[in-house]
Amino acid sequence: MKPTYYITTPIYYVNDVPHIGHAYTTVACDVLARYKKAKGFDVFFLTGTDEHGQKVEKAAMANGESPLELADRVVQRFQGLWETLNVDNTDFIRTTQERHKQGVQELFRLIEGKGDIYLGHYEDWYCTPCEAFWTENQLIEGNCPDCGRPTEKLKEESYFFAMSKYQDRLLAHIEANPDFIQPKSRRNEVVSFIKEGLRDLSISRTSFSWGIPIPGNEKHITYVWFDALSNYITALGYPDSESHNLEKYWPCDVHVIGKDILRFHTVYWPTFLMAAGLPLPQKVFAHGWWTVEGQKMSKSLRNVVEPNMLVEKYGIDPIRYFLLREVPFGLDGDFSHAALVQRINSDLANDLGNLLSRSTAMLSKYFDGTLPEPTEADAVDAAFIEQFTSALPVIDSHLDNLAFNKALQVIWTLVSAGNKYIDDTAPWALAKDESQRDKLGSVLYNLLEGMRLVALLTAPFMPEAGAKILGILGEDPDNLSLEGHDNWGGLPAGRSIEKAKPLFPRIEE
RNA sequence: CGCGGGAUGGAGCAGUCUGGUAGCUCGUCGGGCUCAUAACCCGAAGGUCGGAGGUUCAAAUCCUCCUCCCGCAACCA
Repeated sequence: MKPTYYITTPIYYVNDVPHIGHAYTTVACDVLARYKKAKGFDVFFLTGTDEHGQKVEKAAMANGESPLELADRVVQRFQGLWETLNVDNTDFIRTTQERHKQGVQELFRLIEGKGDIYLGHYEDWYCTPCEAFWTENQLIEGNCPDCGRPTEKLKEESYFFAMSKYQDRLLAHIEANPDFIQPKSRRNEVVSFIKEGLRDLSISRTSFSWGIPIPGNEKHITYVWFDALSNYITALGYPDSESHNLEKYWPCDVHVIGKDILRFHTVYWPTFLMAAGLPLPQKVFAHGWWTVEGQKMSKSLRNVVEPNMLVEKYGIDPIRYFLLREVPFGLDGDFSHAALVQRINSDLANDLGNLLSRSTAMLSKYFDGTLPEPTEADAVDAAFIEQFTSALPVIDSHLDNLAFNKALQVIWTLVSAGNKYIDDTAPWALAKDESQRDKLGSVLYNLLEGMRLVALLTAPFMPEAGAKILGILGEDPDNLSLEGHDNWGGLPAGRSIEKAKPLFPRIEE
């Protein structure tokens, strides 16, 4: 049986339209999902939308529509964007779906049954826009420490989750599993937060109605984070499923999140799971945020980057490539037009695209496009080939660590190696000497074989380009599997390969 | 004592945890090549690693103090 790999994005709040940040998270997950598929894993890649809560209720009311109508409308924008960006998710969960509601209610009942949920009275300061509660000493001059807006003291009946009880177990878990929270700086943040002391968590609201009712006491609505976080298991059919997806895929291999929702994923969610007697996720990885042309992305500055426009202007693959190449995953980065054009021209057009052009052009010119049989490798050939074989495990380990930019850097050392190999072997000189015919053939074979591997390795990042290169090389563009295909020498000699047209045109301005 | 991030050749960054020739991309300059999307390859110039002190045979890296910059409205990955 294939090993499984379960990866998730957060579910996106429908009280917002998709922007570059959503695209970033989702594309990153897609790359990893595609890579793991290529490596032979049975991958479950989940994304979806968070559709409940007071903010959605209010926004819908303001628009004169029902909350569900609003959600139905916005969810299409997310799904449409994922399709545009070639995101190949396994499932798409909406928290308004029946499967989710039932799962959430069951999770509630289970934890309640174990005695870790109790009915009490809530008395604290609440920030409505943030949907967050704060203690007296957390407030800054009476305002929300997160957003600075006024808070109101709420006294209401509420269900509580006995989170405090799990404080030590959670710390012990984090201690025992150094990779649980990534990157390390985030892990430190969480540890110090937990050490300040965990309080029991209010997990129901009576102040609005757009949400999942608490079983047996329907005037209470499930707290949005209890609702939302559960998606990671309800999508697998929790509490039970005919597909047995839960036992098959849970615990998930990685929750990929933005740094803003770190606490929910590394404190709330794990303690919910502990209470429910379910295993914790293997890893939670919080990536950084994008600024735009050096400035924080904001609606008021009107600099929110709209992914659809980018795709229209630059193409899908260049955008996917840029997002993951430009900045180390986990750190903040800047999205600028100049940097994007630079990446496209330098990495994609000059290095990769041009390498394909010159390689295939020489094959046409010197061998009428028929791939020759390689002869015995000399030192230069062997060194060239060796770079590929030694790069594969390095790339694999970088991707396991979600170090997308490092993986791409290593792949690009192979592209550079190709360009240098041409220079070192000077095929145009070999072509003038009939006695070097075999040697010339080997060089071209090695180049194109190298291109095949580069295509397979870049395919998770740039599915269209990967498939296109494979097609040019006469391979099956739909078979992007690395399993059994990542050994040197996969291209059969004698095959006819045409001169390639420019893969990534340079952007001239 | 609010919290966090940062200060490394012209620009953007890595290296700092696990002290020991300061590295990458871009840019600049020079050279090579002509297969290629004026792309590719090689070389060079350019940094006393924010400042001061300390530990050490040795510090960008560890310790102390200081200076400066950025974020900590909202939307939100």
